Amino acid sequence: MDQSPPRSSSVTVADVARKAGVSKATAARVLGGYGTVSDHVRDAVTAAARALDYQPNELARSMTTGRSGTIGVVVGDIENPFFSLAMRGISDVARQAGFTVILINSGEDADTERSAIRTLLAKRVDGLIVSPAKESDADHLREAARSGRPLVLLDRGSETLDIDTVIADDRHAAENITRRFIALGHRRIAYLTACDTPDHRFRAPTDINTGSVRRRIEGFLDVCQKAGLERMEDWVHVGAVTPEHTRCIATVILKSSRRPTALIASDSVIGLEVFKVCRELGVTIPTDLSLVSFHDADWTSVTTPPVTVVRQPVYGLGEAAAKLLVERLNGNSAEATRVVLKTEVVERASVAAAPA
Amino acid sequence: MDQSPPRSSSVTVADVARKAGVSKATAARVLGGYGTVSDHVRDAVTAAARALDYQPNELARSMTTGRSGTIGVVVGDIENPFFSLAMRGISDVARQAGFTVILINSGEDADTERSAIRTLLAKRVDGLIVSPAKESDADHLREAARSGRPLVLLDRGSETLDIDTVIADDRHAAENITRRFIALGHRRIAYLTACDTPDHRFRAPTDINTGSVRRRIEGFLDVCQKAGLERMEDWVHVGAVTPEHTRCIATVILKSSRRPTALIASDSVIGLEVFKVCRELGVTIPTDLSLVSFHDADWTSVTTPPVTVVRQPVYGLGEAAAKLLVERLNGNSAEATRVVLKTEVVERASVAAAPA
DNA sequence: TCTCACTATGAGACCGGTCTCAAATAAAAA
DNA sequence: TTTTTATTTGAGACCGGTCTCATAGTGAGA
Repeated sequence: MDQSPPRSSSVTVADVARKAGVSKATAARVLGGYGTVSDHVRDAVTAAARALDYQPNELARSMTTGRSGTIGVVVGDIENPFFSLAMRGISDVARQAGFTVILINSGEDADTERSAIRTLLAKRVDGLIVSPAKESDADHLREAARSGRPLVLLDRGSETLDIDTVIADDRHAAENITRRFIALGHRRIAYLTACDTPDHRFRAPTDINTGSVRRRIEGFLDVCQKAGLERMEDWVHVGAVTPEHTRCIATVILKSSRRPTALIASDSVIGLEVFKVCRELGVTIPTDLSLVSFHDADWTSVTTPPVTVVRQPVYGLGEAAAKLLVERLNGNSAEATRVVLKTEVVERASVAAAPA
Repeated sequence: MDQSPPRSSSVTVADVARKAGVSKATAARVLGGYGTVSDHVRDAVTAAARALDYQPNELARSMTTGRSGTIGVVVGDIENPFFSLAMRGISDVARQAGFTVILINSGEDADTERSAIRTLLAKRVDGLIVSPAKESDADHLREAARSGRPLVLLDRGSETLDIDTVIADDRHAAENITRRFIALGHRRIAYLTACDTPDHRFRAPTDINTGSVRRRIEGFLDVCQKAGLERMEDWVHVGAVTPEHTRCIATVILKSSRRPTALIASDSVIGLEVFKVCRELGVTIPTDLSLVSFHDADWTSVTTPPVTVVRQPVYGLGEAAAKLLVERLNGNSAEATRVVLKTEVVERASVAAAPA
């Protein structure tokens, strides 16, 4: 069967049809797996296709069917373990359902995100999963939703948007932690997040454009207020956008005369940096500072002491978002859904009673 | 300018042309940014496009131009920090060069990888970056290379394949570590990797299908032999494919009567698990066991003691692969290149002299 | 004033599939 | 045997762009 080496590329249905001695339409029916064909013809076409090493052109196929078999995903930063794990969830479900994934990193920048969505729409993705950098300007999200292609928001989403959303119950988790801190006698509790404000200062939750973080801070402030703690807004620090920034901010906080006795890190990248700074500054955990970090990252369980964390179902978040999207793609057109997954506080040894 | 709400989708060049009162060809010239058009007509078309909210169909464009503006990436597991960081490098370069990235997870499975490549080829990606799970059957890689679309191998690559490859100098790093261990008096040195063999036992480097790991083991064995250590093959352990497997294997190794005094973990996921097992078993690092891990992961710097690691330029690996690919895409058709990036041993506190 | 080179536009083929519709053939019913 | 119905097949339009080629228009040079 030593065929002539099949030429590099572009064997088309027409070529196969010619070789098999049938019409283009018939060959297409066999190759595309639709319509009815006699067994006899099917075999002939299949054989011809194999002989010519026919490779279907998915692009042309999408062109006519209108479905590309792709879903677009826009995340803040794939390097962040949070997103890479969520991505794993998305990609597993997508593959299962026969979709491939186009990934774009927004770098948490709204403009990049906007153009990313435009690009994906132009490439005619069947649906989108986006983890919006800022919720304040959500026009491009509305536009995407209006384009008719399903959109699911991941981890972040605004209540005002009528779009499918998958989030964790961040507010509840933050309340939970704050309550524990207060019960342990802490009064000076800091919250440190990457989200930034124009003047790098925090005044009210509405300053925060990232839903998940806003909800956490709301929960934090809420519990504080109910416990009679005043002006806790001053203990919320924003702008820990890079490890260097975090290091800088953490150093200032921990060197200050009114040093916090407890600190909540809004993600594991921040938590890690805070942990390092504590070590450098000789701040002992948990004696001098009680530390809790969001996201159950690798490192949190092997430090001395191991760090108490809020375990978010990150893989599940991605999984749920992708499942929701696939459902929509299969024609489910019910009202916009809001999936909220449970978080869990993993108690380790970085939390103790406030120093006297 | 309260336009009638632009209909959901599919405004085509023809529609714009009609509205602007020009031919389809002319409208296409303006919209596609090619050919020559008078300023007057350009304005008219642009205005019409805006009014109708024209969105180009990248699919149709790719159809005729033959370029899709996409590159396909196949990695073992995006959840692994190694790959997510490399992915960041790839995706940054790709975006810069105007390409989008389709990501597929192979789960380190050769069959999945094969079908992933087929899918990507069918979707007419312009080029491919693959981190092959197994090098033994590389037919699909050859096929991909033959398809005419450029292919770059990432982190792993076989010497026998005439394909662009970007790797780190793993062999050198392994030699380096091994030499240090031996100089410190270690004789029982274990090597633990995720790569597996059919019977889960290691005999010779040729058993190992993953180039990067094979090169490391070769370096390890080579230095051992030169130092007069015999039968060090027995100290190479394979099959640490999941954290659970790793845990299990590490426990057996560390509980054995001839316990190693030094251990090299082939990646950070394995290193982390070994670290945990040591803690559980009361094996003190570095007194009882000297530990070195490949990949400078987050956690390695915050443990007690911090772990000595081989820092690979992971981001750079992805970056270099993408750059190489983009060059090919721009027509550079020189011989297959082999880029080797330097590694660096980051000395921390998990290595000490062998116990007496 | 007439030719020449050059620019701007239009008509229509083309990419590689899918899909509609009608014709041809085969099988079943009258 | 004739009519009816079901099953295969082929011809060709279509998706939404790009691109070739021919035609019309325009200013420069002779």
